[in-house]
Amino acid sequence: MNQLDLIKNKATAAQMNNEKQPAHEQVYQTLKAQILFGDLVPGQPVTIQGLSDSLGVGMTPVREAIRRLISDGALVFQGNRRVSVPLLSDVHVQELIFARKAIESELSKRAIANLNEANIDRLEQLDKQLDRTISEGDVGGYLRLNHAFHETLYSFADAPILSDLAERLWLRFGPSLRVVCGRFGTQSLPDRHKDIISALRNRDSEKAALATAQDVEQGMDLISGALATRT
Amino acid sequence: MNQLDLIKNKATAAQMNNEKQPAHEQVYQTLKAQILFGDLVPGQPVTIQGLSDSLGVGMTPVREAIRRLISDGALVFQGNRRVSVPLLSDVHVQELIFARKAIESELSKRAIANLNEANIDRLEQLDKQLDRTISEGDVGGYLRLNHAFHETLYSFADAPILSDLAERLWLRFGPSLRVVCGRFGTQSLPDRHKDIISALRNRDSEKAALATAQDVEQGMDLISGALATRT
DNA sequence: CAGCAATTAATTTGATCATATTCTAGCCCC
DNA sequence: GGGGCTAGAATATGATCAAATTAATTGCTG
Repeated sequence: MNQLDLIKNKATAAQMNNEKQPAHEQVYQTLKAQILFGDLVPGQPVTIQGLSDSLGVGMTPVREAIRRLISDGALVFQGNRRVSVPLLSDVHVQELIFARKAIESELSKRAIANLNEANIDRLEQLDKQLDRTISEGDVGGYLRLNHAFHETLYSFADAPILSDLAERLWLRFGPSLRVVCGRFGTQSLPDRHKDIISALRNRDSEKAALATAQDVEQGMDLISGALATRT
Repeated sequence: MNQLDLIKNKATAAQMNNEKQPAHEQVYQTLKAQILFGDLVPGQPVTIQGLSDSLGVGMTPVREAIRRLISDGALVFQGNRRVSVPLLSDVHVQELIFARKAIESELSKRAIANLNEANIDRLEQLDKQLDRTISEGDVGGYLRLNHAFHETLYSFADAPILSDLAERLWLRFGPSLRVVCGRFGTQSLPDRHKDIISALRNRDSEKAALATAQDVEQGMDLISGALATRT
């Protein structure tokens, strides 16, 4: 199990549930985290042998994980058998904005029915930690905690299909968001987490949905703006 | 290429673009069609060797296609390494209703900008063929043409991410829809295609979105109702 | 220098085998 | 009849190799 120990060491925010997970699952989780949090860069080619070397596992589990991530939209097939991390165009960002607002607002709404005060405290705690990463200029920490905030919130929605769709969308913009954060710094990262939390405490699902939509829009506008200044 | 000839013969509505597609891609397309149009049954276990035998290809491309379809939500991992065709619960159907209405309405709206009269004629033609399958009691034909109608419409939206999400959702309910159609017959299959077409001809995007949402709701309510009577 | 062809290198794909894991059937006991 | 155990069958997983495909490099010619 030397190779799996290597995976564990390289995992960033990957959930290593236990040692019994097959290698392909562990590779998938590792790669997913790398994409979500921008360790893989937009446009970067991804090869089976390259990942096999860097992750210290064989080619078979890497192949299988890559297949899954292509279906997730997290990696794109180039048409010449090559695979890379997706670039985002502004058209794609507009699509992401629409889809995220529709889906994530609904998830916030649905989560309210299942949230108790301790759960909301947990979200508030995550947001405090997030604020710390912002003041410390910790981009990687910001990305992980921002994702954790949303993922935790939506996990209470009891809506696996919608959560699955949301995760797919996050995988599409993760690498680009990392680039944007690195370029503009953590001070430029607005969010509406406190509004979301306040709406949750008040059991106001409409306000929660609205704050979520605004949170989505602010984050994606950052990427959209960065794309515009890049051309 | 004997094995690939076998795939071709077994393909139902699979798009066999050319002979140059790798086997894993062809298996994926074949399985996708089988799931969409209900040749695979809710709850049915799916094994690598079983598909390898029935499709006449080796295990490697089958494994890779299965991985992709699990990520698509079209097949589900049981947690004991086994894979099966998803069953739908009513909670899932409600999620699907929400997501499909949000996404597919938007796709219809966006399609209007790119549709000319010939395109709309084509949709109308598909709908006429669809009406024929209904009067002939041709369940398989109905499912394929219903999907083709929507897929064609949404392809004009120039919204690859939203279309991808929609396809994912269709893959989740395809097998259950087939069961419902078989149980209640084609006469019970309401749709709003004519309203959609009329709205398209009038360039009325709000009406197109509304008719799409109603179309979605009617179709999914059929599944929901069937689930209720099954328990 | 540019363009083309040939060669080499890099990468993907599929086969196939061994090993690990899960399921099933049969047996025994209470 | 129910529960537990074991052996064998079924299935998934990962390794590893050869063949196919694509990319990159090199050499030659005008």
